[in-house]
Amino acid sequence: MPELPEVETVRRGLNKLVCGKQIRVVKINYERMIQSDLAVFQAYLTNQMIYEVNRRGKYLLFNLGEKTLVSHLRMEGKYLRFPSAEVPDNPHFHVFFELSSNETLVYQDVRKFGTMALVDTTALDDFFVRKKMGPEPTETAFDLKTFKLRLSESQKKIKPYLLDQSLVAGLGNIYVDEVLWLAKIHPSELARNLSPQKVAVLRNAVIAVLAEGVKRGGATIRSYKNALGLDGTMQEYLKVYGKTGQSCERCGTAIEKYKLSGRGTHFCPKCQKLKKI
DNA sequence: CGGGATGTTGAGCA
DNA sequence: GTGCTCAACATCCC
Repeated sequence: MPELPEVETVRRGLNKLVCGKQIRVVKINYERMIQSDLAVFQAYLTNQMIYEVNRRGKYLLFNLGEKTLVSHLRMEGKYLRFPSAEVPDNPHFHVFFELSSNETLVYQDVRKFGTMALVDTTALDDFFVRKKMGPEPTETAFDLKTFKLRLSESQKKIKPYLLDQSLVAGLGNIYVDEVLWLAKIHPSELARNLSPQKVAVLRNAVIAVLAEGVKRGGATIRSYKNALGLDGTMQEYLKVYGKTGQSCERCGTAIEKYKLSGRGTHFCPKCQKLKKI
């Protein structure tokens, strides 16, 4: 569930659930997912108040005051809520937060790719600078001039470049295919080949598609129910992702799928033509 | 059953 | 620096 709209939906769910509550006890079953010092993590979180849950890109940020718990869901991370300290056994439950309300927040991750780290709240900006995290996909933060310049200077293909988070934060494999379809750009198009007009269209598509995803509560694909924030309907509005062989909504041509930089890539061969050089 | 794919990211290599 | 491949891991689908 982890592109920006899904993470934002989870953030909203978490915010309602844990805001103003205290963590009584933290139990960690899979220590490797804690990237910062484990003993500090354990000690600091014990009896710690959660003030609010924020988000940057695909990262969840639990504001604990002086420190912030930074959580990334990667491919399949999920937060679940249980009404008491009694939590069923499950081999994929890795971190347990017992809250002052007696509820338990559980982090579940089948593939164990997710990460958590404790970061000084004042060092958060620096943390994301070091990760080369681009701006949030909003009208104000996502600057067109900078976007144009970066694209014009790159040899990269547009889809892998958009996925690396440095141009703009939050796109993943589903939404990037949707954005490129909306903007009528071939995923393998070289970034520098895009005209200034196309770049402007692309920026608008990024902002619009991710905003629509948030509005629909994210997409639920290959996910279980009952996870926080996972009642999204965006999957019903997808135009190309997972639509191989189905008709393009704009022109009726069959949607095709190929592999680009190791990622399944869906596009309309008629609407999204590669520029001939 | 074996191989490939799955919503991410970053290490390592040419 | 840049651009690509692959590994971390478990499950599902053909």
